[in-house]
Amino acid sequence: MKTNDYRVTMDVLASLCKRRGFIFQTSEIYGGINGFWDYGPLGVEMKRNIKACWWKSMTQLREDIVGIDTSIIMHPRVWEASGHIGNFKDPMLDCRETKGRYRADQIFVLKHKTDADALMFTFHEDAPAPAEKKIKKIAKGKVDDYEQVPLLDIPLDAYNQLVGPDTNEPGTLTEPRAFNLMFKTQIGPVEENADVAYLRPETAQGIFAQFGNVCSTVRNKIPFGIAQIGKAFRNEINPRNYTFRSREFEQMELEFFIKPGTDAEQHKYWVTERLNWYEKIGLPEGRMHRDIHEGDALAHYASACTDIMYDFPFGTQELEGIAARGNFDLTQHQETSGKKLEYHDEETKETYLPHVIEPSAGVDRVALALLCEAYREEWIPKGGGEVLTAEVGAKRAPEGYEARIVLGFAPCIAPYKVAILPLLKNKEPLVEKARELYKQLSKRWKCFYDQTGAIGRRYRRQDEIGTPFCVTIDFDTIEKDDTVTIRDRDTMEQIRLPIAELEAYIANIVDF
RNA sequence: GCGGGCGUAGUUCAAUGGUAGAACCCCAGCCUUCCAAGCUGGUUACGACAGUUCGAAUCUGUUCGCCCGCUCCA
Repeated sequence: MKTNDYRVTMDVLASLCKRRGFIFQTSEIYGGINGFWDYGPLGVEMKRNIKACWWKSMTQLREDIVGIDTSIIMHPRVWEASGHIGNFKDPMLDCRETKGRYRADQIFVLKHKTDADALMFTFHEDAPAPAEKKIKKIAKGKVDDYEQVPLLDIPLDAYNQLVGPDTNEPGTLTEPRAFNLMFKTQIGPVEENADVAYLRPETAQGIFAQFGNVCSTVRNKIPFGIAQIGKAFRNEINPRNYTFRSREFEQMELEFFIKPGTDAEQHKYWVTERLNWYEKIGLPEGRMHRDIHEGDALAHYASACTDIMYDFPFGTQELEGIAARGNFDLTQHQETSGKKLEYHDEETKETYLPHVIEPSAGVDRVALALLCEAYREEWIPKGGGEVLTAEVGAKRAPEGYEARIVLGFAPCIAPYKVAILPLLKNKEPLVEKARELYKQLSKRWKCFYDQTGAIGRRYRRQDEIGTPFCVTIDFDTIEKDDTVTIRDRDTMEQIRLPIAELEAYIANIVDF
């Protein structure tokens, strides 16, 4: 597959997505909320197609993977075991002047022993020297008159006396705020007595927590995988780039359990496997990259992690992370829950905690990448000839050309597979035949019926929503031979085909 | 989260402290025998919430969102 030469800008793409019903801002009539998005009638079809292609490639086309669908709210101790609570509950504070951000529990304060109104000097953990210097320079005082206290012991109304670790002026520090990026809620209707619970920040833990049950019900032999698609929630500090970083998003995660020691080869296998999948749904090799994590970028328990990146118009960004996580997660859950999660290998008579390869993809990011890759504008010469790629940002086509917007989706991704068009709407037999064909094809695919306006306009409309085929019913269909024309979205060329052969022809191209 | 810029139909642009206009798009009708034709008619907007005012899209405040730069990114 070749790359699309046209590079869309995000505002143009967002505008098309709104105009045609792919993506809306959530609760737009109330002004929207940053980081939350709704999929419109076309967007939802497209997104379902992405998920269907993934699900089919994982659970249907191979016998070593099964699916699962776990709940969004899980036992709070799951997040203790996974490390999501421990690492991210610490309050942080910012310095308004230097823009620095500090963990509140790592900041200490030199406070005057007797004068409650005196300036107080903060410093970062084991480095009090700068603060001691400031006592001499700014407060003209003696270090011995000051005592060291944790920042968290300082009352909020005294914060205007605090001099930040990297400033010389008081009053620049914000109050500490919890930066737990998990959405918190409670179980049970009475808030005071409620148990705290969290919306899952990833779907993976549902798989690990049910590992034992899945093993004992489906008799899988290692290596085997468990796949899940579902919503996850992260209270991102700064959602940006349209839907790319959202607070509510959907993941497609596979945990592929393997024999310890086979990590490297399995990881390599899955990176290749996943890149092939992206190529198949319309993301060309030329725009895809691997970002191989090494050293500090690698989590301590991981032996390998490769991000699959796509060249978005706003930069090269991650679509999927493929991590070799060892047996970290199963170990954590086994220790935290006290329940054995070991696997018994009949062949070798060994019992062990399997290692895992985790390909974890963001559905919304894949959808956004597909939209970016699919969008193009063309200039079509009116008298025939070579179609040009339009100039980005050009308001109109040059003299003698007509502009066309196309979403060049892979057929398996396109929201509608076929548009059925009677050549004219005021000729009853044409309409009747078209309705009949629409009904027939709709049993198998999402189809579009349109009789409004000139035929050329209707073709362009379908181009703009990425429908791969337009089937037109004309007078030959009803008067001569029961054939129809099929117009190709990309080449705009037409062939004639008997209606009897239509379904097989389309199926061959649009089915994943 | 910080700093700067910006919010009028789907889009591109208007206008006045007192009835928000146009073009394209969209919808309907007529017409039309294959790539955005034509004619007629129509729907749709002042981001949200307050305040000032007889009256606010316009002035003020708050908030939400978008863009750019920083910051953050398990």
